[in-house]
Amino acid sequence: MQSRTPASRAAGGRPRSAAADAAILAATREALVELGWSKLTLGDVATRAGVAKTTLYRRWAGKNELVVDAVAELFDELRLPDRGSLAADIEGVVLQFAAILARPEAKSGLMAVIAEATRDDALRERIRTSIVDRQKRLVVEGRARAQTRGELPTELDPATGTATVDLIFDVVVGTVVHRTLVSAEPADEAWAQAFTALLLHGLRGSAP
Amino acid sequence: MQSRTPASRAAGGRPRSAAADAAILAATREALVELGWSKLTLGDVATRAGVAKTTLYRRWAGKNELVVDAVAELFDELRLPDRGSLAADIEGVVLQFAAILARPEAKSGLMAVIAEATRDDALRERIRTSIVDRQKRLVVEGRARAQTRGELPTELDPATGTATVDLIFDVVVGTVVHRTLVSAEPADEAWAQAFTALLLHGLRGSAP
Amino acid sequence: MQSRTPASRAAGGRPRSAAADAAILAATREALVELGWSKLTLGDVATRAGVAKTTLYRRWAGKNELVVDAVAELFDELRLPDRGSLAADIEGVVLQFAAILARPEAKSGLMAVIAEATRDDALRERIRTSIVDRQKRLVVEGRARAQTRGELPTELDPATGTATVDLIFDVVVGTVVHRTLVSAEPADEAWAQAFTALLLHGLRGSAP
Amino acid sequence: MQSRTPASRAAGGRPRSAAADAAILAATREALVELGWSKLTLGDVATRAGVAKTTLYRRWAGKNELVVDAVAELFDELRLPDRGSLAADIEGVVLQFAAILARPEAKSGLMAVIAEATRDDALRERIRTSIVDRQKRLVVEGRARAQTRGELPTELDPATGTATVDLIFDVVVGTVVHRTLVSAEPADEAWAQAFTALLLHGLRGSAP
DNA sequence: GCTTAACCGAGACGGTACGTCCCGTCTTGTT
DNA sequence: AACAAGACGGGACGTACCGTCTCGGTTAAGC
Repeated sequence: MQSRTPASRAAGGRPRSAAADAAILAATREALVELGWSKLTLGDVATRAGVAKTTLYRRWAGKNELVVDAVAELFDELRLPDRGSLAADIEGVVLQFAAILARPEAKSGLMAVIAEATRDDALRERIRTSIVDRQKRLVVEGRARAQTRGELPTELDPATGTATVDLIFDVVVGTVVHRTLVSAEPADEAWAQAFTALLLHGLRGSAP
Repeated sequence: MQSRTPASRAAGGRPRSAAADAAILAATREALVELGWSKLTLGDVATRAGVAKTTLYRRWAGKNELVVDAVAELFDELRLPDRGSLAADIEGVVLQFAAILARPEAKSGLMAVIAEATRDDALRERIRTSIVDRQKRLVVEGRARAQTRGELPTELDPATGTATVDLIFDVVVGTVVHRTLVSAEPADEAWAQAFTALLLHGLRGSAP
Repeated sequence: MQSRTPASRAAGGRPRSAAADAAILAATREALVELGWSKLTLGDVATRAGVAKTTLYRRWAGKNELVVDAVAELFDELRLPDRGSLAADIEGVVLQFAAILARPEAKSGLMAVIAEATRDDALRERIRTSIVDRQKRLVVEGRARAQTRGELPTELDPATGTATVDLIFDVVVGTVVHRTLVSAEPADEAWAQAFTALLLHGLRGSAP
Repeated sequence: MQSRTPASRAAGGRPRSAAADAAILAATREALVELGWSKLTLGDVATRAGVAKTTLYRRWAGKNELVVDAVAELFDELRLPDRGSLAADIEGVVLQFAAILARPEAKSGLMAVIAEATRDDALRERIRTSIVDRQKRLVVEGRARAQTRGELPTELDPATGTATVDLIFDVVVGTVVHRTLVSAEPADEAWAQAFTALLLHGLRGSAP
C-alpha cells in the first residue's frame, strides 16, 4: 500500500517514523475535505501533518499515489450485512457504498485519481490493487451466501463466473457512482430498492 | 454552451471572432489527446489555436469550463440505431458510447471535470446541461420506440417514468464508464450483449 | 508640441476634435497626480478624458510624448519677477521653480521622461525643445536686466556668453531639482537665499 | 544594501547562495546597458544570472530596489584625488562623477529610480542610504583637506557646516547630473574648470 | 556508551504555469 | 475621416507549487 520499498530496512540508521505515515494520510483526508483534490498541495499536507516536505516525498511518489492510499482506507469499512435475503444484502451494501461516496474526502479524491489513471498505467494498477479488487470480495461473498440460501443457482463454469462477478461489480459501482457524483441525486433507500430489484431480475433472467 | 452571453451584441466594438471558438475547442481536444487533463495548460491551448491567452480567458472562466465544452461536442454524435429490437438498439448505443469513451480526448477530460464538479456546483450544472441531459434523449427515444414495437408496456405514471429514465441512464452510463475507465476492460460486443441482457431482464422483471 | 503633422489637414473628412487635446492633457496630469508615472496607463487616461484609446494614439506616439506635453505646460507659468536686484530676482525664480517641482504632476512625470530620454534621442530633443530651451529665456532676460542695472559687466564674446548661460542654467535647475527630488528637503526662502548668494559670488568672481 | 535581514540566519534551512546575489546585480547592470530601465524585465535578469525568478523576488521587492542596489555599487569607486589644491581636487571628483554618469548602466537606472522615488518614501530612503549619503563623505573629506591646507576657514558652527555640505552636494551633483543627462553635453575638463571656478568663488564669497 | 548512517525540520533552489494587466493594433458601426 | 467601443495577438507581471537540494540537528541500531 505504501510506495516505500518494504525490504529497505537492510542497513542501520534511524528508522522511519511510523507515526508520520498515519499523520500524513489523515492530513491528506482533512485537506481533501477542506480544499478538494485540485487545490490540495503537498506542501500544505506536510504542514498539516507537522512533517517536512522531504519526509512526504521520501514515502510517496506524488499527489496521486498519496491520495489513492488516503482514500483506499475509507472503503475498508464496507461490510456485507446479513439481512436474510440477497435483495436486502445488496441493498445494504449499496447504501453503505453510497454513504462513503457522499463524504467529501472520498468523492473529491476518488474521481480525480481515476481521471489521472486514464493516462498512467502504474496508477491504474495501484488503484485496482488498493481499492477495486479489495472490494470485489463483497460480490463473491454475496453470491456464495445467496447460493447457500438457494437464491442463485450454483455456478459451474469459472470463466463465466469471473465475468459475471466483474459485470455485477461494474454495474453496481458504476451506477452508484454515477447516481451520486454525476446525477448528484441522493442514493436513498427507495432508490436502492428500485436499483436492487432491477439488478436481481436481470441476474435471474439472463443467467443461462 | 459558451460562457459569453449570447445576446451580448448590444453595444458597439469589434465582434468576437467566431473562428477562434472552434479553433480553441479543437486545440483543446488535441491537447487532451497528447497531454491529458493534468498536463494541459491554457497557455499551450492558446498557442495551438493561434490565439492569445487573453482571448481564451475572455470566453471561458477556466480549464474546467473549457474542457466541458470541448468534450460535450464529442457526445453529440451518438445516435439511436434502428436495429429492429430493443436489445439490439441498446447494444448499439452502448457500443457507440464505449467507443467514444475509448478515445483519449474523452476519457482524459471527462472524469477530471466530474471530479472537479464534486466541489463546484456551477460546474456540475454546466456538465449536466451540456452533456448529461442532452444525451438522455436516447433513453426516451429508445423507450418510445420499444413501446411502439410492443416490447415495453406503455407507461402511464409520468413520475415513475422519469425515475425509470434516470435509473436506466445511471445504470447504462455508469456501468460503461466504470467498465471502460476503472476496470479498463474492453467493452466489446460480447460484453455489450451480456450487459444488455441483464438490463432488459431487469427492466421487464421489475417493471410492475 | 503635438505629434500630429501640422500640415495633415489637406484632405476632407471629419476634423479632429480640438476639445479632445485639452481633455487628454488634463486627464494626463490628473492621472500623474493620482497614480504617478509608472502606474499611469494610456487606457486609463483615455477613459478619464472621455475619449477612445484610438483617438489618443492618433495624436501621440506613446506615454513619453504625451507626458512631455502634459508637463511642459506647467513650466510656462514661470515669470522673472522684478524685485529690484539680481539676487532678489534669482531668488524669486528659484522659489517659483521649486514650487512647480513640488507639485506631484510635475515631479512624477518630469524625472521619468528624463530617464527615458537617456536612451531615446528623439525624446530628449522633444524635452529640450518643449521644456528646457523654452525656459532659458529666464536666464537671458535676467542677465540683460542685471546688465542694465549695472550689476553685471556687459558681455562681449557671444560664445562665452552662451556657455555661461548654459552653465548657470545647469547649476540652477540641477541644484533645485536635486534639492527637491533627491535630497527631498524643502527649497524654502532661507535655502534660496543661501543658494543665490553662492551663485552670485561665483558668477562675479569667476567672470573675467 | 540587500532587502534580506542580515541577522535572519536564526533558524535552519538551506542558506541563501551568496553567489546568486553577485550574479543578479551583475546581470542587472548588463541588462541596463543593453535594454535600459524601461525594457529591463526581472525575468530576463533572472535568466541572465542563471537564477530562477523566485530567487530574485525572494531577495528584492521589485525592479526599483534591485536597480538601486545594482547602481549604488557603481558610485563606490569614486575617490577624492589629492591634486594639491581644492580647485583641482573638486575638478577631479567632478570628472570622475561625470564619467560614471556617462556609463549607460548608471544613467539608465539612476534617473528612473529617482523618478519612482517621488512617490515612494521607502524607495527614496533606500536611495539616500545606499547612494547619496554614502558619497557625501567626499564633500566632508574635501573640506577637511582644504582646511588643513588653509584654503578654507575652519568652520565652527556645526549646523551651518551641515547645511553647507548639503548645499554643496546638491549643487555639485545636481549640476553634473543636469549637464550630463538633461542638457546632454559632455562634462569635459574645460567645463569642469569653469564649474569649479564658479563654485569656489561662490564658496569663498558667500561663506562669512 | 560510542559510532554512524539514515532520518528529520527547515527552507532556498531552478523551474513551470497561473490568471491579470496593459500594450499598441485592428475591426466594427456611428457621427 | 474621425470617433466610441471593444476584441485581438502579444509580453511581462508577481504568485503559487512543484520536486530537488543543502543545511544543522536528532535518534536508534550495532559495535
